[in-house]
Amino acid sequence: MLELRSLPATCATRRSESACTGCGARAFSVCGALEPADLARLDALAHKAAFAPGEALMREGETADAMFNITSGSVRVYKLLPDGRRQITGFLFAGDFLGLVSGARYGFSAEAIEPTTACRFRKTEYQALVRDCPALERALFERATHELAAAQNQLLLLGRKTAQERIASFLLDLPAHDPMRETPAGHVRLPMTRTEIADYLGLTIETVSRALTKLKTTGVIRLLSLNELRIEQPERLRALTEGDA
Amino acid sequence: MLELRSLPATCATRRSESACTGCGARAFSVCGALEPADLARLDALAHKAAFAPGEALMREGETADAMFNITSGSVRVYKLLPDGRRQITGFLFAGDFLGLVSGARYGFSAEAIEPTTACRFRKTEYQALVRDCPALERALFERATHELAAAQNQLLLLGRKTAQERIASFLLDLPAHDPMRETPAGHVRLPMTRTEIADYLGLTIETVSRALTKLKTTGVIRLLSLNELRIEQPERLRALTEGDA
DNA sequence: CGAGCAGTTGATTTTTATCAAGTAGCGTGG
DNA sequence: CCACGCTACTTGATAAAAATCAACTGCTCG
Repeated sequence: MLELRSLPATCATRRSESACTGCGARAFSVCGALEPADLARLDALAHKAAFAPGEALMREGETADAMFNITSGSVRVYKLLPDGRRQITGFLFAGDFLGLVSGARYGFSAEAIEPTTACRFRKTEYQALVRDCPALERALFERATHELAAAQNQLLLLGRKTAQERIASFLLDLPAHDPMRETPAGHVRLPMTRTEIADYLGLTIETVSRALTKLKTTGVIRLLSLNELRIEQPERLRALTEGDA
Repeated sequence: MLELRSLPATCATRRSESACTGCGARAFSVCGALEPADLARLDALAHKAAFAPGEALMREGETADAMFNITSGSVRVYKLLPDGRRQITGFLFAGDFLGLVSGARYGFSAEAIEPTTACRFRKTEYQALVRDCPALERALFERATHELAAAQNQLLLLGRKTAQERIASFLLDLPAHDPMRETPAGHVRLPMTRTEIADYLGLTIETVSRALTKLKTTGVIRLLSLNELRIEQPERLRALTEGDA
């Protein structure tokens, strides 16, 4: 399992890279580190794919034979318990990488939230390329390390933060996950439902709703629509992130 | 941040490797993938270090200039909130690797639980070696991917499992983390305190205690001492892991 | 226009945290 | 060797946070 997300440092690069290719392989953010020749080989391996909302890119337990580079839209990655409880482990956006696993099978499922496009790579072909392109491997490794740091932050959130703190953290972190989308500062787009937010934050839909309502009533945020809001008081939201009630 | 843990597949290798060196670099589980020449270079870079219980190997926010290979003992890795709430993100044991971070600073703290020995590597020297030793880099990457999968399991645990389920999962998973220690099947050593277990599972010490007591009263486990127990009914414990009350 | 979701809000229950005593093990010093 | 005191742990009573149950609202799309 591996979801590689955007590095703030490379956002500018990524935007320009992604603009100059039809296939979308270049939207993958490690491309800045690649020689043109390697980039061309990567492009040659990419197969375009489109997914409707709810459609699965992969399912937990399936043979892990494909990897994806998300080129537009958004994806939920999750694990299930036998009784149906779901933990969403991450949301992926354009530029994110999905599907590297250490074992033979996927350890998670991934589904499109919105209409989503992606480049699919056959695992074997991709591995061959990685094997003789150290720059690519190094970049992937760097992203994996970033992912681990993000995962640790999420462990802190799930293990030790209150509902209000989780929501505040979520609203502040979400825009950073989707840096290829140009949005005015303080503007947050929520492509996912309340249920998905709840399953990401380890809460119920009602608790998410109440926490958002409270942020709205106290003037910290303003709801522009169900799926769009503005952070009116970023510093207060940041304070709420770590318990300064 | 990166904690590389043991791969079941390589346990046998690791035990023999670790037995044949004084420095302990070879206890690091990727060694199986290395040429003798590279292994010697790795050994040459290692500095032995010993840590008393409670002593810090690294602190969140410090410049990340060292990396460690744990050779004996155990370590807690954690993050703190400003008000002191702690989330332990992992326990490390002999063979585990610690300290690879993507940024310039550590994103977590690490302290010895028991008397612990480790090999310290200067980050710059280590990186130079990794750079011209693709086998080492590949092995590290593989381990990072494993760590990400483990982190996703922990997200599921913290976000969606009950206290009882968390304890059951913990007791079943713990022995696998310390595979270099030969223990009879069903025997679990708890080098950490109840407080540390609580901070790892997102619970309080009282809840941990009650959950263990319940497992004891129902005959699923037997407490041999405070820090040692026997799993009497592994299949019932496994069922408790995912909600089959 | 109406059906059906998705979301909000309110009442109540449940789980877990918090507060408050105990108890057990262990090292120290008498 | 035992008493002491410390710390870690357990157990019990109560409180708080979040889940659950239950309407209800409002939006979207046939």
